[in-house]
Amino acid sequence: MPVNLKQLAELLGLSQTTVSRALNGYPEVNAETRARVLEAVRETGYRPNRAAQRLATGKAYSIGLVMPIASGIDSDIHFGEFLAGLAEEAVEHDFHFVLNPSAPEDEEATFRRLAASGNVDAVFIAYMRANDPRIEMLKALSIPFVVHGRSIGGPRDYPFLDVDNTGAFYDAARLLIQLGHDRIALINGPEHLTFSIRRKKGLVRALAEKGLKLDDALVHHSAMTDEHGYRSMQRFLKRPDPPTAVLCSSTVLALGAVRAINQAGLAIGTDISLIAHDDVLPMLKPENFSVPLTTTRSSLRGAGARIAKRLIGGILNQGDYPEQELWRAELILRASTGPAPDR
Amino acid sequence: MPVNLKQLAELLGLSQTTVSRALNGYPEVNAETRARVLEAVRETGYRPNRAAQRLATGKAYSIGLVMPIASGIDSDIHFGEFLAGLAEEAVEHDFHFVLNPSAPEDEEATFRRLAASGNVDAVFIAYMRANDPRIEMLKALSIPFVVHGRSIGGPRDYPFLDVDNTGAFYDAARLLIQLGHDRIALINGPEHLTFSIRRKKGLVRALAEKGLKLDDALVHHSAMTDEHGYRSMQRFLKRPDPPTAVLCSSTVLALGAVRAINQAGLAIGTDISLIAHDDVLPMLKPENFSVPLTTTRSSLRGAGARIAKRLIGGILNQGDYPEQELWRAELILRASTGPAPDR
DNA sequence: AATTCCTTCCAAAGCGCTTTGAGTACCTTT
DNA sequence: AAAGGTACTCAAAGCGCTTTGGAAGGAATT
Repeated sequence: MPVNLKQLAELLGLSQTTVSRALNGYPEVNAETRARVLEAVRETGYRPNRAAQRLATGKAYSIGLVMPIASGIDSDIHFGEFLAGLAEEAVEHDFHFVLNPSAPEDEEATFRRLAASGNVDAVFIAYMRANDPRIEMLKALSIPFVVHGRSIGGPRDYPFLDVDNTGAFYDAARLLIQLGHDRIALINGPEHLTFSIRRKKGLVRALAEKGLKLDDALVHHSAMTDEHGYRSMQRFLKRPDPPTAVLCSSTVLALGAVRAINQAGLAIGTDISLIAHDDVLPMLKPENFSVPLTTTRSSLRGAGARIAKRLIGGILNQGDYPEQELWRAELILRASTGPAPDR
Repeated sequence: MPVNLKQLAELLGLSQTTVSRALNGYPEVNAETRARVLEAVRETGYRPNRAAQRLATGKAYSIGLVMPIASGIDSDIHFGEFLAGLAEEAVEHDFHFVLNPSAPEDEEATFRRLAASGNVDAVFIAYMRANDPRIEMLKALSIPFVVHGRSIGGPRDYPFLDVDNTGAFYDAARLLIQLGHDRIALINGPEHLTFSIRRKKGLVRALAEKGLKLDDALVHHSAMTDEHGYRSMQRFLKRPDPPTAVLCSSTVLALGAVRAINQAGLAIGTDISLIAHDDVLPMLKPENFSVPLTTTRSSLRGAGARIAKRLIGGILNQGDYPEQELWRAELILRASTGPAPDR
């Protein structure tokens, strides 16, 4: 039987007010009193009743999640991993989720309902597209939110956490170019998603710096499955002028690509170089590939946890977080990259 | 500005009690009065405040989800699909989720914390193993739950929803046997999960009925990815006595298997027959395969929605649901099955 | 000594719902 | 006509927290 505030206050010989204030960090409480309160909390295992807090404060202590159910996105491995990060952090702070599966065409209605219901204090969105309308929607509904990724075009002043995808693939491409590669292929994610757009841009930029141009035939867009990686790579290798290096937008894609390369009898790291973006999926570690993969690394789960932190911090008005974060991916050298082969 | 109960009662010239009772289906309310109340609700758009209900009733109106984060399970496509079903139903009833990512070794502690927190009224679990200890744990904690799947061994009286996996694969195998196949391979899910165990059992039983024995070399267990399907099939086809038919535990596995078959220059439905279990993943429809797949079908999303319904019904004491449900999978004939080839 | 101002604490009023314990009016039964 | 049901409705007491509007006591200022 858990103790409540009243009992705790009685135990301490204080009023509920004082105890509540001590716990919530109000200044008008003697430091010593506060220490006593905290001590009592530890002893009794007191935990404030969330339902009562919700009622008293009007806060929901919940965050809304609009799960996209569109092909190429839904039920995606990467989504699950991100979700785990979000949840890890949320559980820590005793926050709930409201999961809203929604087809793209219902998104606006879903947001509207969510905002009106008062069931959530903030919302999280991802899988940004160019000129993504959701940012404006959420602003109009004036419900706090954080996006994972960034739009391209549209408003610029909104809270996001993104990986510097352009930079990551620029760095990766630059490395390949330095190694003498000039025909670099790209196995990318879905074409309409901004992270794909930016990764391609990074590659283009690195090539341009050396006066090279990206051959559009060497770029494939698809959902990030092993199967698509395999097919893309196969098609690249069948060309009369196959690439000597390839960038993959995910280790999942790389898995397929590697298979196609092996099957073609080519050696990774010598005949052909490969760099993949590593989301740090526990199931698929680049160091465990038969030839360990050079990667640009940025933890998806970490991003999930961070976004939860920001969302929760915002709701509780505690902690001070930047409104926009651009995480730099690390470029980690392993054995899958090497000098371009002679022609 | 949403109306609350007090305002609604005033509007109607009734007391809050009466309105509340009218809404919650208590018998001691005049039918006409109740109709008036419902009409007013419709007009004003009144929605009871969940926080207040939580406080007053002591219910959390939330369900706990312990997300397994073990390899071969976590971030799995099938999990996302199931989750979408759960969420669809939950959102309808304004229920929240508490997502708890947890490694298997922490599961007990996670359950305990969840039960003690009072943050959830019920819990959902899945990915049942043989003699799964979680059933006993949840019973001991006396927190309501529904499991997706069934254990093997251990207590038998617990609430579950499962697909008749034995029956499904028995039916599938029987069809193949009737078509003259006697060497049937199985590309199965992870070995320790009960659905895999039961599917194998279904195959064994069908074979046994005709005096046939399952060749253990023709059974592979793995995480249900396209890649694993491909490799398994490849290995089967390399054998001196390859199977003439194969059962796949998921259309995802089938995707890889089909690829291996095509690559070997074999024709599906004539040289080799294939039946897959279809979880009705929106991304992967068996009718869209180059040769449409014969399948045993049972919607994962549907199961998710059903379990949410039962969980919620149990919490609200409304609706009457069986405590144990065994869904029969449909066997749907398409072009991937045909008579066994002559030797 | 009287006044003002902090600091520290408190009593009590909500937040919006459910539920208990009556109360009223109208029928039946004796 | 009194007693007992029945059908309907209500006032008020919580649920456990936050927060408002003081109040008590001591220190600092006049």
